[in-house]
Amino acid sequence: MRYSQLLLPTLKETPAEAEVVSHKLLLRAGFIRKITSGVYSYLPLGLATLRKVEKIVREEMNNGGAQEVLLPMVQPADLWQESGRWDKYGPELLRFKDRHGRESCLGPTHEEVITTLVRREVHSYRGLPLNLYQIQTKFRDEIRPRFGLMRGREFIMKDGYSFDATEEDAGKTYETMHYAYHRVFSRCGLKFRAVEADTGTIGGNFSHEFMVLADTGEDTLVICKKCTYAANMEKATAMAPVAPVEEVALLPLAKKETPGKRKVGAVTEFLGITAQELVKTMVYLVDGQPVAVLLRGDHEVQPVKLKNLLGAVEVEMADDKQVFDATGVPTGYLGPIGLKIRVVADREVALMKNFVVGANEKNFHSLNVNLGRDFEVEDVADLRMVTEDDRCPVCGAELNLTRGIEVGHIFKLGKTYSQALNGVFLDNQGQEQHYVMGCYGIGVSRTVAASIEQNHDKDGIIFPLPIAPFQVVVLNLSPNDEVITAAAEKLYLEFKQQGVDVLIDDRDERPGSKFKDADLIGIPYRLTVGKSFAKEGVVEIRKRVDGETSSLPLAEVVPDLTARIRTELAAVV
RNA sequence: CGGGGCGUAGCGCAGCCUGGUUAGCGCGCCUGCCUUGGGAGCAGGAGGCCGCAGGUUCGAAUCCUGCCGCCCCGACCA
Repeated sequence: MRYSQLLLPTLKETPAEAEVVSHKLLLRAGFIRKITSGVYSYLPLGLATLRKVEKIVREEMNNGGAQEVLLPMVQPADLWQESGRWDKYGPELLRFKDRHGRESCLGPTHEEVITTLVRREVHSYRGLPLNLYQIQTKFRDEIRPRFGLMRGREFIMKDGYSFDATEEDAGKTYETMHYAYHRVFSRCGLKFRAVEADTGTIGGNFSHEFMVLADTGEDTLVICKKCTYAANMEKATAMAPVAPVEEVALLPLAKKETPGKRKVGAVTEFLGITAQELVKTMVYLVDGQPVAVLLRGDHEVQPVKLKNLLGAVEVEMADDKQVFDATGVPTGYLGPIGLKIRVVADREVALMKNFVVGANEKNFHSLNVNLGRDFEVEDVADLRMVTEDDRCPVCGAELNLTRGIEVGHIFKLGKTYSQALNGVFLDNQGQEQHYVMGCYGIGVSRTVAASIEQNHDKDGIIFPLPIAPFQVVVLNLSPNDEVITAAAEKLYLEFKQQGVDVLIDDRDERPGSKFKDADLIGIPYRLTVGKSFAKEGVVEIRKRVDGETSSLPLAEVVPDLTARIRTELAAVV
């Protein structure tokens, strides 16, 4: 491609709307432009990069035995009503009526459509296993789109769905996809980690997320320093607490005035105790109903765990007014004794003795409180966030908390959808069975953004070779000089003949602009044809990633660099 | 939706508090000259519904009200 003919509007200054580095650089480098909140146009370089990622995804999915299809984006409501998700999915599902008044939605995911397709076409175990995928624009009406391509409302996703006859086969498919995902993200040049994850609205019972490690990530990961345990904070558990060996005598319940002491820190300081000796009572609205969660003073609620425990659709923290309306107690003095709403406790609380809680009366706390003697709870479960002080639930070693960007998520769905949508086949005994399903997503456009989050410097993007929009950029520093131009054009044509993705900067610009733009758009190899060619007949080769620079005579450049590129691409994984 | 912030030329911003000629600056864009290894220089030029609507006023980018859009923090998630 010729730069002079390319729509590549680079910017010197960062548009004010961009906050994170990938968004800033995607805008500055002329890859994307926003059309409205969370919806972007891809310019030629943005699309080229997207296509590179897609190609890798296709190759690895196909290698893993999956077949590509393309499913409709507009989906009828009745399919979603049949699966039960029309009501469950919430406002993220963009719904509308067509001219006949039929309710429809834009597909945020495709379990309903794919299951309907397969149940109509596959009626025998002989047709299984079946693994289908597509790469397509998804629409999710996100509450708050942000960070450019990182969380758009419209985005490019690879979604795949597998159908197996047995749990065992489904497990094998899951492992195959797990491996394929490893290959995809490795080939994309990303530093990533697969972690155990919550299954969210997709449902199912087992899943892994593929997380690109980056400080700007929206997720917190809990990773064992020693063993292979790694989980999303939403799912992560700490080593289970153990009851102390020696019996602790239960002290008599007491009430103490704690004027104005509402926060954990204030109460513990006032009473001269530690946060580990206090139990705080947090009120959440669980599908609109208030539920009190008991938690050790130094711990935090993990809302996803609460949601899963109670089988809820929506969980949010109650504000002061909602707390008062539900309990008649101002926040800060809430406790479980005599509380009229549902009460659940974190498992750590169940082992505590003689602790402090709010007395359900302004300016008073209860001392020497004990579960079982002074109050009961409806449920005891792991409901809290893991902290850096916790230990690995598998091996007991220390844990690391780090940030990650979710670029892939694979689920064992089991029979959830095949039962809901009556997806059945006859096994080799002639018995009717439901398919055992799995589903597998990759955020293709997000992967591009994640790669930039991980690979950039002050000058711009540093694309890994496999996903760079161009592999080589040839800078013609003197378009008005016939000798230099002839040499640059020769390189350009020869690279094209070799199948190398090459961009030639043939603009009538000063050298400085060309260097800056080449750095900004992140092309892995930069060739400069200029003064040193006129003088010594050599072309400068510079690697974007480390600035390593060498010079070669014109005739050697294409064979040498083509070989290097091929070796590098083959070396991945 | 709750909390915070912002809307002035393609991009980055000033002007607004304290209303008053023709709304300004840098970059970018166009023309010419000059320059050609890290976003040069000189000269000339084009480009604005000051987010939209209403109000106050002799007069509104500026004050008031409503609306719209965008960004950030939270719930959601590839």
